[in-house]
Amino acid sequence: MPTPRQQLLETLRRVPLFNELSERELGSIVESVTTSRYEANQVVFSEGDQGGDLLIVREGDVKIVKMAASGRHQLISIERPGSSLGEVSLFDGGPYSTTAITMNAAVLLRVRGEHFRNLCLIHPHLALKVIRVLGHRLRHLRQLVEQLSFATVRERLIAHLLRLADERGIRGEAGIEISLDENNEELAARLGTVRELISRNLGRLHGQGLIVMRRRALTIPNEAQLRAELEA
Amino acid sequence: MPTPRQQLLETLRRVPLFNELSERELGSIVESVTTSRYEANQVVFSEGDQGGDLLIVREGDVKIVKMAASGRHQLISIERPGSSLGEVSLFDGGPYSTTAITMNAAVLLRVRGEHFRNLCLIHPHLALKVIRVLGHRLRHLRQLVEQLSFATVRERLIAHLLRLADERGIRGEAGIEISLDENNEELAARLGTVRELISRNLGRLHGQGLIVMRRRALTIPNEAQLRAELEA
DNA sequence: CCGTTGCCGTGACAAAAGTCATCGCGCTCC
DNA sequence: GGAGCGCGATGACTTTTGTCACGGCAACGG
Repeated sequence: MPTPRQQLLETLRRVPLFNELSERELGSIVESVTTSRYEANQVVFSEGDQGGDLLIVREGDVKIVKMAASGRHQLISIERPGSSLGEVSLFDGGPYSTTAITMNAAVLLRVRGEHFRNLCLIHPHLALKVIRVLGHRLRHLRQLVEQLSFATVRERLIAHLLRLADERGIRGEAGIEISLDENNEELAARLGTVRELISRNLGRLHGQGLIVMRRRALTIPNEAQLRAELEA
Repeated sequence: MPTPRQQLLETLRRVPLFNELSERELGSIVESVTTSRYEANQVVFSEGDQGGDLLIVREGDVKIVKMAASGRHQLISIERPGSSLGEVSLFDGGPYSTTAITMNAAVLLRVRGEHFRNLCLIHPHLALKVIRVLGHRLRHLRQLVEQLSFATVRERLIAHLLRLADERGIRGEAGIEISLDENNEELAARLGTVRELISRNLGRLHGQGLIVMRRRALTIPNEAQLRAELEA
């Protein structure tokens, strides 16, 4: 029967950011880490809050969003087990620029900011990993800006479906099948619009025969044809 | 009369990223650096190009943009002397996700990617600086996403004018004066829209008495009143 | 079995964004 | 001093986006 400390070590070993640290260093993190449990839909931190520590998702999923006064949400990213949040505030000391909300029951680890910064100094490879994480976020965000700036909701939706098809679509009889695990509201937050426009645009794509919809899934009969809609 | 090498050293000393490096290390950079001159409106690199080196602006200004097939531009940032470009590709080896264009005659330095990465390993403080630069970009970009997603062109324009007023407005007789150094086209690229909408919205703000326009400058008679437009 | 709740779809508008074409003004350059 | 150019303003639309208000349907829990 593993002790909690051993479980924690095991978790840390699985965090990509940490995979070049020695057992000794992982051990030192364990000493300073605190664990918090959250239910679904709890706010982990809000935009404007003071940050400073590194948070690591141990279990569950956490969405990072911008929220408008109107109540609309813009999804920035979803962090799954093994990934981290709060790196920016950690290094510049500024307030969080987004809000983090659990999507289901979740467990987060908190590493003291100073401890982690010191580790980066001792272990420059760790710093380079952080750089790559931030770089990845930048790429993603620039793509989001491009989409918001240049593409219509319809185009963003098509692009998203094509991406899903590519990432986890299953080639079946009638075309590429994708299971939809987000509802229209969540899709809207992802694509920067409102529920109704998702509904209408999916309906329109369906009407045009570009997609076939089922309850929680959908089929793309002709990927090339759907992709062609992006050029026009 | 300073030698070119001394001038180069002097330039590097002024680059914020480098300000904790020793003379010796700056010297090692000098050895591996190459200099390129550009005229105004030249493309430094294009989205999709393979990157890998660190570029440093020595003279002139470089704008980082996303370009749409339609010809529209979305400004991502403007890099001025002392700042760097290409950090993301430098560390993840991927292609550039944006296009860089000189805004005037410019001189850029190029530091071999491997050399810079090694420096980061030797000198973790340098890596932390890179982290802060990327963090700053992320904050900026998240704000841009927020604006594009939630705010109308009018609101984005007002917010921009208020920011300008805050940063470099001059409190005068008739209110806060700001000199406009961008034309409508550039303003449009910054705010994610087209020239015509900038023109119309400026006209409308003028018509409402919220701003007073002159050729290359404008006055905000009542800042509070203009700011109030953002709540409504 | 039936009320509640969560989602989805939709009609009817209203508002905002974007497109195209045209006009006018002030500059610069022979 | 005109021809040409770059820019800004604007009218006339077309599309797209967003809002509000319903209505329906399936799932869930008394």
